[in-house]
Amino acid sequence: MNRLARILNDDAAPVPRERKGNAVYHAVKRAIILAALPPGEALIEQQIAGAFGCSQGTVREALLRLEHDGLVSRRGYQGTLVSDISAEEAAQMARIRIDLETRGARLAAPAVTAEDVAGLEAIVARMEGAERSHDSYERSELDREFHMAVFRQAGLPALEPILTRCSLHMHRFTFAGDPPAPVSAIRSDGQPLRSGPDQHREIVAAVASGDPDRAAETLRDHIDSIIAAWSPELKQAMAGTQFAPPAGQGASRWSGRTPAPGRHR
Amino acid sequence: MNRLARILNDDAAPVPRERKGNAVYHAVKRAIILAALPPGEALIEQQIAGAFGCSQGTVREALLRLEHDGLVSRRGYQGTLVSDISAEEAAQMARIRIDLETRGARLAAPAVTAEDVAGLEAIVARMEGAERSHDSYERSELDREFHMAVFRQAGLPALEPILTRCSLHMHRFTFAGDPPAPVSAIRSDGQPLRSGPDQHREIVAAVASGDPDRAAETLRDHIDSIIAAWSPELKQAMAGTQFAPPAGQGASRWSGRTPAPGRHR
DNA sequence: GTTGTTATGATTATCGATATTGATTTTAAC
DNA sequence: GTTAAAATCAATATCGATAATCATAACAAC
Repeated sequence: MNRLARILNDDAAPVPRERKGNAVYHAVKRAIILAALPPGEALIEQQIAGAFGCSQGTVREALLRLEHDGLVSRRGYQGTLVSDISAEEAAQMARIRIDLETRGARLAAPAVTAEDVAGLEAIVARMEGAERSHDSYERSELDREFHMAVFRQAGLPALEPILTRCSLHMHRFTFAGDPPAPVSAIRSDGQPLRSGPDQHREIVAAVASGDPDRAAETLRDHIDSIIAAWSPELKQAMAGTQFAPPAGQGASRWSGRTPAPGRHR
Repeated sequence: MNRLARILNDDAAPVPRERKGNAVYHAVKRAIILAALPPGEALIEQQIAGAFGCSQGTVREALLRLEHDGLVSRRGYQGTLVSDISAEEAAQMARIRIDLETRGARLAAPAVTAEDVAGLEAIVARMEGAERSHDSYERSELDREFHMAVFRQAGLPALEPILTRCSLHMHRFTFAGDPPAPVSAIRSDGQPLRSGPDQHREIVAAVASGDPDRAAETLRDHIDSIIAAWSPELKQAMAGTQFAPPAGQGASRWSGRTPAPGRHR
């Protein structure tokens, strides 16, 4: 059994995936997110096909999807490599993510239905399970699923792939390791870090309240706290990378609320 | 024999030997960008394969790349559809584009070499040709190639796919039609709209100057003016969508203008 | 008339084999 | 010994055929 087969045949993967291409996709994605496959590792279609008992074309489709996600880069006739990402790049992605999610939350809050809330709560319930089984990959998948479910209510489907991508790459920093040490698990406002499911319940409540400001603030706090607690490196890279001010066309083009200092009341 | 044969082969074939998947990809992409294939149009793998004389798998790869670009959406076993995008979504993408490009230009300006500048000028030269032949697709491809070449100098490769995607979707609004009416071809500062190649020469000069501020401003003006001149609809959608101010501690870094009162609450 | 079930037609998903490509190694000439 | 051509090798790209899947239509039962 070759090296790829060993890494990819991680039997911690619990869910039987319906299509074979899906199984390959998730196995490789898991290995990359959890850093079992380090950046620069070569992924050979035929080897993976052998490991999964499927054909090269099926592996190919999975690798194309991973390229789509930005997790691998393909170089014609020369192979596929696990891509790397710098803390600086991840910080820019986190920045775009925060902007899109807070913006999306403002649109979503007044629009969510009881049904949507139930859907979000169902995802949170599944998070509990992933938390108990210490499955970091499943946790990261559910985290993205949750945030995308919120953003979907904003009604901007064309932006969803961008948000997915930004979240995914941020997660390579925040979900690759073990939970943070308790000491660092403190929010910027001094409150203790809540568990993942608890934080997401807070978000559900904020969105369900219908208040755009509260929804946006809660999401921003959540993402900020995750970065602070899980990846000091990423937090460091984000210092001084907030959005640039708009061009000199007048303050009337601003849409956000007043950026009052001391937003944690 | 290798080298000589290769040169003779290239000379004999005016169109460089292209991979079939590439031909399919660009043909479909062109049709979508130029709105010859309207949103919602179904793309059937076998039909396309027949039209191009290639196999279904090859078409599949091209469609996967188009999905990657966000131009089509694939729904398992049910076909591939040309995707739609609203002006609101395009406005958000344009916003991200402006942010990334101005940020990239600041990083690129001090780093560009004479070689890089020559590369940019070569692209501008090709733009002249596309301009003369009124090939909107080629113009849009070269525009993206130019902007990506500038951004590449920023050294943030992981963000390039996001920028590509945002530019592409913005171009569905700005490059789908004919050139703007003269009356609307006025920049916000009152100067007349320069031709595409001329505007890009201005960008080359600004980047080559090494001044981050000048490079960023020139790029922002360029993108703003393109939107204003080519798509009033997109310009309209962008009103009130500038970046939200940073959270908490960031207020002091802003230009000092008082933000407008929040529209919420 | 409604409902649940079963054909069926269209389309993607997968396969195994072959062709093409680009890098590396070998070989031969000078 | 250096160099250019040729052979080799590892890997993707492409193909044609078959299997799996989904939506819809036809149909039967009540």
